[in-house]
Amino acid sequence: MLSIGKLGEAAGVKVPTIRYYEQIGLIRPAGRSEGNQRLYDKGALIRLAFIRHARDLGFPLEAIRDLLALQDNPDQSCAAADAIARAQLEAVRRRLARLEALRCELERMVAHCAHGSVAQCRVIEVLGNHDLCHHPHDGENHDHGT
Amino acid sequence: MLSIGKLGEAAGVKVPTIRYYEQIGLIRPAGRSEGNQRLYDKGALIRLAFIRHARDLGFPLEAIRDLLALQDNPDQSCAAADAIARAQLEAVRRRLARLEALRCELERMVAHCAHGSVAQCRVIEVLGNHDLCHHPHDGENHDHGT
DNA sequence: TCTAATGTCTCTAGTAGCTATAGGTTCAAG
DNA sequence: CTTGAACCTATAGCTACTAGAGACATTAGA
Repeated sequence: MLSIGKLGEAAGVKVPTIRYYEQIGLIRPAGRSEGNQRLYDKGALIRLAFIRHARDLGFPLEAIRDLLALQDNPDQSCAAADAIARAQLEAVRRRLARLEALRCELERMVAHCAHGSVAQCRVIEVLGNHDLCHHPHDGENHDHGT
Repeated sequence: MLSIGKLGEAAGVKVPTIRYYEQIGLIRPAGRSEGNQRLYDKGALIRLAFIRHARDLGFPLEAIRDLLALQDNPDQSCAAADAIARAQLEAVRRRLARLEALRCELERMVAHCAHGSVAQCRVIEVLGNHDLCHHPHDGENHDHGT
């Protein structure tokens, strides 16, 4: 049995984060000590490592919740898990495309800076005048999250 | 003079967002109507478009606040604006590198899915066992924001 | 001119995914 | 037995908005 601190260390997750995951129903301790402290078993460690890895890959917690539910009854088809992973892949691809455009725009902006006064600053100028952009970086499709 | 709705339409920013920007001190209406409704002038439109464009490029609001302050007194050197843009470019590059790694990993994961039962699911398996990853996708350096 | 629809006002609370703080309790080492 | 670290609960904060309630203002049409 592991204390929450040991569990966190083993899985690479901070203690308050584990308590947060418990609050939103992703993990539960196997039990409590006499003094009311959480105790975890090996299963909890595996589960937490799973969550951690999925988070590292950018899956939102809601998707992870679904993946954990799938993992809990392994006889189903894995089509659902596949769909979740594909959706995540698509989200990552969209974000990549967008960031790529941003990188180009920022590079142009920085490259053209003549290091004079703000009045002639290319950075300020480009920000103030969208027409100076080569790439569209639409403005819709704001992406959030990892 | 523009109402908040017209301003938002012109700049491509939603009305509650404009009020939010006012709340955090990024823009102020030129005045109010008799009935206490916000009225904006052309300067506000330019300023809001500037904010909008910078947001599209992923600048955090704090950075935008600094850029606006620079814009407000144009005789200074533009070194500060340059530094802000460079920092943003660096942040974008870091996020790109990370997302690139995630994309690889997700693609491998999805490609190897044999569409059987959850018990044999590659997606679930990889998520549960970090050692199956080729790329490190470290786990530190979580990126947030656009 | 009246009315109905739309726009705007303020205020509060909610979103994701944690992180931080306060004030108290329990555990493990020496 | 004492000290210090780890733990407990509960609450508030972070970014950048978004959504809702309930009331007031404005505007277009009849």
